[in-house]
Amino acid sequence: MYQELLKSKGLKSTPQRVMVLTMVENAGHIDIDQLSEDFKNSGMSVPLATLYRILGELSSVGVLHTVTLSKGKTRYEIAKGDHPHFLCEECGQLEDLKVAMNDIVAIAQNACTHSTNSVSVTLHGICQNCSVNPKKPLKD
Amino acid sequence: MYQELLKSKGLKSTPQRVMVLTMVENAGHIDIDQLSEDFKNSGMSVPLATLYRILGELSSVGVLHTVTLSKGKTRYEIAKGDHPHFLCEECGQLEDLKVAMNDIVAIAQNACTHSTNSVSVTLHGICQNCSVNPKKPLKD
DNA sequence: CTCTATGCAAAAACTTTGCAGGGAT
DNA sequence: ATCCCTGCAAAGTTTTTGCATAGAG
Repeated sequence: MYQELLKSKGLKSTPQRVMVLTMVENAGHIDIDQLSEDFKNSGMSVPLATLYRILGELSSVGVLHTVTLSKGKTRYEIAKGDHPHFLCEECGQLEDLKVAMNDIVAIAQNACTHSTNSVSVTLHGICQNCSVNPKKPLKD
Repeated sequence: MYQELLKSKGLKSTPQRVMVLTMVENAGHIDIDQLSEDFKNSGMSVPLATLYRILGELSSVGVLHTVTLSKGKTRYEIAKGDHPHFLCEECGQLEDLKVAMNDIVAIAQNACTHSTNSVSVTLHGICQNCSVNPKKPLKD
């Protein structure tokens, strides 16, 4: 229940926040424009400023995780521990890779003298769909 | 020699481009504001629009590599093949980790059904300096 | 009832684009 | 002389902030 989750993080439960969490959960990965559009489609129009604030808060308490793509595009996902992503450079699709990060982290941390608390790994390439029917826009 | 490099990529050698390459090389990692400031300090003022264009060109021909941090901050480095980075969440320092990516790539690609052409790995944490004397701004 | 979150509007930060003049080959 | 590059200005994106009101506990 998102209501509990929010409370446990010291945040009040509001319709907007619950909706954001629901939408991010359903989408897997989503950016703010898509969120805004989803809100419109559900009849509930929420200004971008509010979405930015909600996403910022949820990220800072660790409920959401941000994936920053090139050109400052940010996508959000429910934080579920580190995992690698695949990013299609053609269509912008972002896909979770089902791999434990342990080995990756071990290798990388072995070379790192600082204390780390998270690791991001992204593979960049062309997804199968785009290699079959090439599109135009790199929404990345 | 940067002049040769630029020519080999089909780009003309200009003072601005050579300067950008020199500065990126010297800095290791640098963002556009720092570049702009470096230009000012060297007496040669180059508008941001031009820097954006130069950085975009050099990136698209593969001479530079971009590291995109959260909040749309982008840093540039001389492209030298993939390698992991450490990012200090407190001071924003970005550090190259001296590790072959082979093993990391192998593990991640093993779980990826798409064709990939690059991999980015970033460890996030607090650098030694910041854990000793904590600062205020997370410039990330 | 108190205090936080939302909505609105404005601004700040970041990046791109068009066009005219200048420089490299 | 030709064509690419730069500089300038303007516009486009993305994100943040201040303040008054509405809503949650």
